[in-house]
Parts: sequence; C-alpha cells; structure tokens
Amino acid sequence: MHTQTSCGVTAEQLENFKQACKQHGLRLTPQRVEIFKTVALSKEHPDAEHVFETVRKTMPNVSLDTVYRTLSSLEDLGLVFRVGFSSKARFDADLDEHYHFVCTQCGEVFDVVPSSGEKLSIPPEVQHLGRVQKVNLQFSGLCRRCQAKQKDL
Amino acid sequence: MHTQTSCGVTAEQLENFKQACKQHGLRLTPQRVEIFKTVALSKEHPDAEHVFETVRKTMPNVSLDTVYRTLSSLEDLGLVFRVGFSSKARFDADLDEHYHFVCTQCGEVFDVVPSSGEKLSIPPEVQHLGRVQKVNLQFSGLCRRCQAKQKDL
DNA sequence: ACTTACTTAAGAAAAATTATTAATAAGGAT
DNA sequence: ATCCTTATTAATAATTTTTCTTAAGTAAGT
Repeated sequence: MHTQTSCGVTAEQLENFKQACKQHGLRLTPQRVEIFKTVALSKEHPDAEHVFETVRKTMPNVSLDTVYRTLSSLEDLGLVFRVGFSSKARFDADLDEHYHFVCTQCGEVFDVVPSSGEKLSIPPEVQHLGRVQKVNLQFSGLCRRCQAKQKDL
Repeated sequence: MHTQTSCGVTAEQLENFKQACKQHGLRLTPQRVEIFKTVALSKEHPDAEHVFETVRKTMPNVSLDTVYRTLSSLEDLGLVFRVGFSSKARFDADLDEHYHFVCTQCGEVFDVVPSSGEKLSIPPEVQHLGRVQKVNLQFSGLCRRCQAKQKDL
C-alpha cells in the first residue's frame, strides 16, 4: 500500500512535484501546491474553472489567472496532462482514417497515414462506454525543422 | 486515377457533398460549395479564419459568421473533420498511459486504461516527423447514459 | 413564382485564456 | 533571524475565438 497524506495525494506524488519544482527553479508557493493537489485528487478531468472553484474553497483569494498560469507550468514540467487540445479549431476534409502530428513550436499539423497493419482498433472497453462516433489520435512534439532550428542556436 | 475537377477536388468528393446536403435538406449555396472546396483543397488543416481569407479571394462578401456556421454544419454532416478538440482545456494528473472517451452530449470524460496488449505504439513514420513528446488519443460519441436518455423520448 | 432557408452586415455577447501592474512573499544571501 | 532579489500573485483589463441578434435582402429548390 502507498503512503498517503491525509488528503489522498500520495506522498510519492507530492515529493515528485516538489523535486520537479526545485529542479526548474519554480517556487513552492501555497497556490501551486494547492492547485497541483486539486488536480491530483480529482478524478473528473477538471477544467481550469473547476480547479479554480475547488481551490477557492480553501484559498478564497486565488485568481483564475494563477490557476491558468500554474496549470500551464505544471504541464510544462510534465506533472499534469492536458486532455484534448485547446488551440483554435482546424478542419480537414480527408475522411480516411489518419492521425496527426502537431508541432508544439510552430504549430504545423502533419498527416499521419497508417499502413493497413497500423490502423487503430477500438478497444472493447471503449465500445462499452458508448457509441464511438469519432476517433482522434494526435501526437505532439517538436518537428524536424524546429529541432534543427534549436540546434542552430 | 481519379476523375478530377479543374480545381483538384475529386468529382466523387463533390458528388458526395451534394448528396449529403440534399439528404439533410441543406441548400447548395455557392458559399457552402466554396467553403467545402476550400477545406477539401487545403492540405494545411486550415482554421476558420484561414478558410475565411481564402474564400474571400473569390467571394469578397462572405462573412466570417457564415464560415463558422458552414464549417459546423459540414462537420455535423460528417463531411469535414474537426482536428483536435476544440472544447475547453481539461487536466489530468494521472500520467500513466491512458486514453479518453468524451461524450458529445453531456461532456463527461471517461478514462480508458489499455491492457498491456492494447497499448499504442508510435508508428515509425511519426517518429520521423519529429520527437514525440505527447500522445493524445480521444474517442468521442454518445455515452451509455445519454444513449438511454435518447431512447426514453 | 413562391416559400423559406440562407446570407450579409454590424454589432453585441459569450466563453476561454492571457496580459498588465503593483503589491507580496519564497528562498537564498547576509 | 533579517534582508534582498526576483519570481509570483491578485485584481482587473484585454484578447482571442466563436456564436448570437436583428433586420433586410437574396436566391435555392419545389
């Protein structure tokens, strides 16, 4: 069994969080700790507004801006995963099954056309959750060109 | 080889578009045709603003509102695919590999934890495009509860 | 030719996120 | 312990993206 803090976040998780902050020179402010704990505790994939409301219960003065800023920095440290993609909507008329690679730097979107053997099969547990109408698979990272640019510095 | 129109949209694609519009009682306005063609021709996954600018070159009076309205209806007909997820950002502190099923009706997000055999492997052609830092796999559709609600009507 | 959906225009309004600025406080130095 | 530097924060304002309103005109499709 895991060692747990009173609030349910594993001590391991918290320690990991503190280490990552220290490593990147981020100060351990109460707001940051509270926001991290809130996401770590929630099982419902909260949005920024929801985190804001939850944190406000114990820290009535946090601003929504801090929540957004903190969530972004936690994402940068890899401590929190952003579900979905919050950028503006983009469209594609190619309806054949294919995926996308999005460069986090330049924003370019590349098509990934799977070979017949690579096509994604919908896991049975997903079909049990509901009727799947759409599959969205997106990889993101640094594209070749942006990688090269970084090295040029 | 495919039969092509002068502008590069396959006749098949256009025919499919016209049929779908007819089936759903959507009128075949020049704006709708032009917007569809623009997305179909573009290889760059354009956003609404980009479509707007492109369409304006040949139809200087289209409004941005029409572009948004049309793109949405084309998506509803399944003629156009919305890349990424345009909803608000949601966060998850669970960093283990897992996917999500999002209900298009109620918005609830369900976790999909793959069994070891189901885990996604990153295709080599993706690794060739750049350094993958994040994988985002999202299924969407109607969840069980919302399915039941629909039947109850 | 008629009906009715659709579009334009111009503006307002939501909704989500980010920037500005002055005050505050974390964490290292003294 | 206290001081200092600099990141961080609260509060508010601003931006960005998308949708809605209203009204008047246009044109698709039967």
